[in-house]
Amino acid sequence: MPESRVIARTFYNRPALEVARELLGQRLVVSAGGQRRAGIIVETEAYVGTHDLACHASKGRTPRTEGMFGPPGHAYVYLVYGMHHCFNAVTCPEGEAAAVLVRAVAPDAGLEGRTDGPGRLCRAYGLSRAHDRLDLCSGSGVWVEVGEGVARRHRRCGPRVGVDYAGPWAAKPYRFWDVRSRWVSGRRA
DNA sequence: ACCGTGATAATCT
DNA sequence: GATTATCACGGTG
Repeated sequence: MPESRVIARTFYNRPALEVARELLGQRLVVSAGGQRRAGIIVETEAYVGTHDLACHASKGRTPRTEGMFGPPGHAYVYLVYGMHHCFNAVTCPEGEAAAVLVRAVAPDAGLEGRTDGPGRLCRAYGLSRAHDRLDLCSGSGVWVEVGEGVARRHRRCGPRVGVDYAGPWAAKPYRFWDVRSRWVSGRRA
């Protein structure tokens, strides 16, 4: 058997900015009902802690955000605007609350429909709140595999999307993407 | 540009 | 328990 390529918990046990940069070029996999769906991550956003006014955890520990305060390497999935799910990977040691939103992947296997944008991505993978707080490091059906990564010179950063309410935090360049990819959200087809 | 949609959390009675 | 404001989006015009 080949060695396990599943990314381990130590990878996530770091500041969200580092994890967001390094998740680019890795492979997000969801296995359910005998189906394997996989895509290469091409766009992420970091939500860095309770002091980050764009981070849900800045409102304090609530039932929804509880998972963000838990151990790293778990999923944080929530419903927004009544119809769209967003998938995040929890980062930082337990007790701190930070996460990386996966905004787009390049389809690799088993994915139907568009995967550019956090809501469309979740729809294509079949991700929903049922996956909230799932462990990404223990074979629970959602995980990230080591891919080719994205070299620094192919990486771009800019302000996060949809967080204009967050005052000075709205402008911080906490969104990352692969400039070579045509699957990054917010561009014309 | 406009708005659907329903969970969430805060703020009431 | 009820009401209200808000929202890490996406489809349509």
